[in-house]
Amino acid sequence: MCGELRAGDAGRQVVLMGWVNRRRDHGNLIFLDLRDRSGIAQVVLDHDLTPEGHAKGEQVRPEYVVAAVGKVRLRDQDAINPKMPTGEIEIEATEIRVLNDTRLAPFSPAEEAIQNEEVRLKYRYVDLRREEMQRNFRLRHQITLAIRESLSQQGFLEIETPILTKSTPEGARDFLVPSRIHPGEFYALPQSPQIFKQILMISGFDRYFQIARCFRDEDLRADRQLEFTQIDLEISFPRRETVFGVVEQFMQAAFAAAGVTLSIPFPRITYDEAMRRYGTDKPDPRLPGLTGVRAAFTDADLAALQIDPALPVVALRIPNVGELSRKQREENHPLFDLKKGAKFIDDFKRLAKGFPEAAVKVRELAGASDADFVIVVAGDPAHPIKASDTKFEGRLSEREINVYAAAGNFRSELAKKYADRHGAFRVTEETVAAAHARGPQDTVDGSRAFHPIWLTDFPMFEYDLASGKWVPAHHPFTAPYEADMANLTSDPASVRADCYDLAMNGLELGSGSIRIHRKDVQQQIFSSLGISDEEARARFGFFLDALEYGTPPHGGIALGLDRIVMLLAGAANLREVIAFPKTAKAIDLMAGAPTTVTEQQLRELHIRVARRE
RNA sequence: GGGGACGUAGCUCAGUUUGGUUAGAGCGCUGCCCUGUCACGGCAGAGGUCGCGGGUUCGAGCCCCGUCGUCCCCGCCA
Repeated sequence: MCGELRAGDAGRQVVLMGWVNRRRDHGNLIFLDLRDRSGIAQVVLDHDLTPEGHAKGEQVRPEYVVAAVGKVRLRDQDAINPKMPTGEIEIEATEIRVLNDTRLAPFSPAEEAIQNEEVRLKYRYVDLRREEMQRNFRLRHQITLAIRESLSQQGFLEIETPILTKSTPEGARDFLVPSRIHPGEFYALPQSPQIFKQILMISGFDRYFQIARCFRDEDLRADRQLEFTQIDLEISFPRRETVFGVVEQFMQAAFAAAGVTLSIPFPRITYDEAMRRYGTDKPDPRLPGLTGVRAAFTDADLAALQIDPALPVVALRIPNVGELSRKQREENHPLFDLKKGAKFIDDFKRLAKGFPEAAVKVRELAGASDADFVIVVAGDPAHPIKASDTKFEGRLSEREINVYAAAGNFRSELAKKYADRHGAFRVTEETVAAAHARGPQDTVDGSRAFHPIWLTDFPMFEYDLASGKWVPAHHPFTAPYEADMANLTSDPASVRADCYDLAMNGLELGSGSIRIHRKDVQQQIFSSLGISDEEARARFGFFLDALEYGTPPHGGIALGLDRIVMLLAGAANLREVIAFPKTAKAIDLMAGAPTTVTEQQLRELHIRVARRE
């Protein structure tokens, strides 16, 4: 292979096959950089040594596929290229064969990624030739392999579940597949293997896992694709600790495969605490959290500032942003989500004029230096949100959560925008770069760059104002805390779920729970959700049946493989670690999917399209 | 469904503020020259539906309306 040749190979007769990365024509001497999966080697075509080879070399263009026959030789001392792994040698070619020519590609894979992602995706096969993409997929392979091996060693069995199946109880829209054999009936693509893995527990496979493709027909985001891959697992007779331990093990192995040392166990935080400190259930501790600054203001201050005194008053701080002009601050305003019933104060000069003591105290409480940018976020009495005011001992109310969420959102948007100034994300970038440079044999410490956090104690229900009902915050097989069971009907908001999320650097990596394994409990949950027996039977009938046949206590989790790879690749979106991804509008620009189909196909499927532009 | 950014040569971008002759640059591409380059170098050249449609105007890359595409976010989604 091109990239593997070293000084020790000098004298070897070789045949190299690959793509022409670059060509440097010096007249009677031509250099071809030949590229394959392993890297790049320099091939020399000397007119004196091989006139025919040289003549062919003149015809060759970048991205031609060629075979070079020749001898590996050491370069002269002054011709050594220290920037290339193969820089000490070159191939003295005696023969060259053009295996294939090429149309001129719209961009060169020898260079950095072009800005135009539309073109990259359309010519994905060219884009994937780039070194960065080759590295991302090698990394993905290594991570997947490490996870499989870790789980296998921990006693898990990989079992496949159906792709053509019945709608599963996750909240997302299903992809439907019409049945030819059964007119008017449809399969659904799995949103996750949730029900099947629980049935596998009932079936006695006490430790199951699957690197499973999942499908959800929802709008896409930088970290969301229509189809994505989960590391899905389930355990019989578990405690929550069992699940945490298993995940920590394979996460450590996965990161090690990427050359990063991850220390375990991972820290934990409750949902309420995460909202208080970060304003989100996917905390990013690389930057300072939120600080409660209610104490900095007198009641009169709050009244004058038109701030709701009953709601949290918090400061968010982005280090080292420096002073922002009024125009710069105004450009940030659209980043603030006004729909959360909160407002913000980002003009500290003005605040200091009207409320000098408060301004000083806020910065002091937030631990801000002069260069740090501080914003106060608080409840806006002029624009209260519609929310349930139900509040339970020690728990956050919905209005409170919304103020924290507004602050947390603003914090993460500003953190993204001013990444160059605060430098907190650079730690991760540098760690990723170092890991890639050193390879998995020699790992780098990821403790400052990667921050895994377990989140626990989520509320079991959310109040849905539209329907006036309590709806499950998770899928309806999530077990409530036993201690909270008594409140199930009287105080649904106070019930906590025995479920957990794993977050890292502001991304949700996965979530899981201990499941309900008893039919009576399941029925209670359904009834508290206002799901009738009939409805439950229609939606999950076969599963409820299965529950009656000796279901062991069980629980598990599913983690997003794509997101893990994305973090370890240092990529900004999932498309960088998925070979053939879809655009934000759910289109495959290379394949051209989706498309219309022939009338014949529709007829066979008993489908008539109602309207088509 | 909503908000925002972007759309000019194959690619990266300037030109849009203040409408005015033939729309520019770098890279890439084509041809010629070059024996130690490695982002090779030199000379010459080709390459444009200014995303698309409509409007205003004597005149539109530039102003207005609509529309399409890509990206980010909200809604939606574990």
